[in-house]
Amino acid sequence: MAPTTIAPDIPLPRGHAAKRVSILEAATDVFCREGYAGANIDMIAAEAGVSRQTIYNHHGDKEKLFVAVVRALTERANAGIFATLATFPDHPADLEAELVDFAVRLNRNCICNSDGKYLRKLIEAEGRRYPELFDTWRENGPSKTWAALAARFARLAHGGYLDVDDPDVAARQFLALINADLHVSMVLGDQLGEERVREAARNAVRTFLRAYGKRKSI
Amino acid sequence: MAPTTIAPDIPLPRGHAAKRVSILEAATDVFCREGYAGANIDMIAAEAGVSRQTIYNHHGDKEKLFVAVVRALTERANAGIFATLATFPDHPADLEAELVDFAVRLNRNCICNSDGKYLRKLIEAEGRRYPELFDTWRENGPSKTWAALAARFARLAHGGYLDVDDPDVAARQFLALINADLHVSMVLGDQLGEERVREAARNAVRTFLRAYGKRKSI
DNA sequence: AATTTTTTAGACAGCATTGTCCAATTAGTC
DNA sequence: GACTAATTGGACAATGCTGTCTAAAAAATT
Repeated sequence: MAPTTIAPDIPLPRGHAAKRVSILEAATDVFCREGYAGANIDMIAAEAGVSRQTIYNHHGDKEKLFVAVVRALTERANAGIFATLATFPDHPADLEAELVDFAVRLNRNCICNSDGKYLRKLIEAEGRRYPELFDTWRENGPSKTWAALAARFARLAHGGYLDVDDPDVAARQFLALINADLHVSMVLGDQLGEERVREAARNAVRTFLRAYGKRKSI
Repeated sequence: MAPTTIAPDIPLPRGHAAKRVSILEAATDVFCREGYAGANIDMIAAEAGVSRQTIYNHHGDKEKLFVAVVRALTERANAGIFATLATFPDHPADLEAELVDFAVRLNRNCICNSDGKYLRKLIEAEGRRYPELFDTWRENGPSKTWAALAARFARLAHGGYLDVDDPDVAARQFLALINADLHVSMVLGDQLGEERVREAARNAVRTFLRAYGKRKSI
């Protein structure tokens, strides 16, 4: 539909574009707070500081607006994940410290940030009703993330840093441990401080390395 | 689902009670599928095989009905969790095998069953709008579960079966590992087979014991 | 069998929401 | 400054949902 894929600058009026992102932000907020059925256009218009008609001009439809919200969220979230994955410590000097740093980045930039939380909530709440929407996320969402992370762990193992039998399992368990302490806090919507995220990462990595670390003996 | 909890027979009119649970079941289903705002009474009435007025006779209000649904769900889920916690292997002959069995029970009876999935989804979707509802769950929900599980792990450590420094962390990580493989499948709503649950439990316990198991050397 | 309770179907008012239309106003462009 | 595109507020019909009311039917109780 709209060629918003890669184009850096579209010859659209500036105020127009500003309204567009303002609408999209407000819609994201309201859809996540109230759910698709619970959200109404007037709420979104008010929160965006925009007239209701403008929303219809831009997106035509409540459902189309929702799709646009999810698409923007998915793109940003995926970009964030792969950018963070690129910072994985392939040749660590201090494995534990660098894995902790990586885990903190993963949590703060992908899982605990607003994009991540919003996207997960929308997928969970409305995923069943919009399967095609969910497919898009599934395809370049968790499965690719896991595969990429598994490849990194496999490389670490190959380099003698880790003792990993099944990299896929190790990758999933790494992510699970990372979130062990934060999951409930996030469901409650608590804002978690930097120190709590670090502490969770430390706990996770310590356990992960006790399970998968190279034995220092001999 | 018959109320297989403890009560054998309650001296209420049979048809009346039957309608009541039928309504509650249908309401649970619809609320979880559509969300609170998206659910409507006619849907629930149709799915319960009951007239709309009957629902109002029984529960008076959409909101009251919702509260009743969440309350029933919470009670059943908590009962299931503590019943399962009671089967924790305190004096294991084969620690790994018994922990795997325990993990399978936990997943099948508490986390992956319909009560668990429904309750989590409702809490996530509507928890912010109904804080008091959420408080009830929080109080005898995860925090108590974690504490109880942590106590069991502490006892295992005290008995020389495990090498655990922080039982609370260990308990949370155990639960996280248990669900590492299943979490995404559950979000998608896939029905997971017995074998997949067992495999996930085996992976989790293996890693858990590599991290916290007593070293066999010397 | 008689009586009481419960259920049912339907109609109904009240309300909220979606999406459209339009005239007036504003902002951006030449 | 003139012109064009976008925005605004408001009115509007159409729709769907909640919750109430009714009289009739069904079910349970005695």
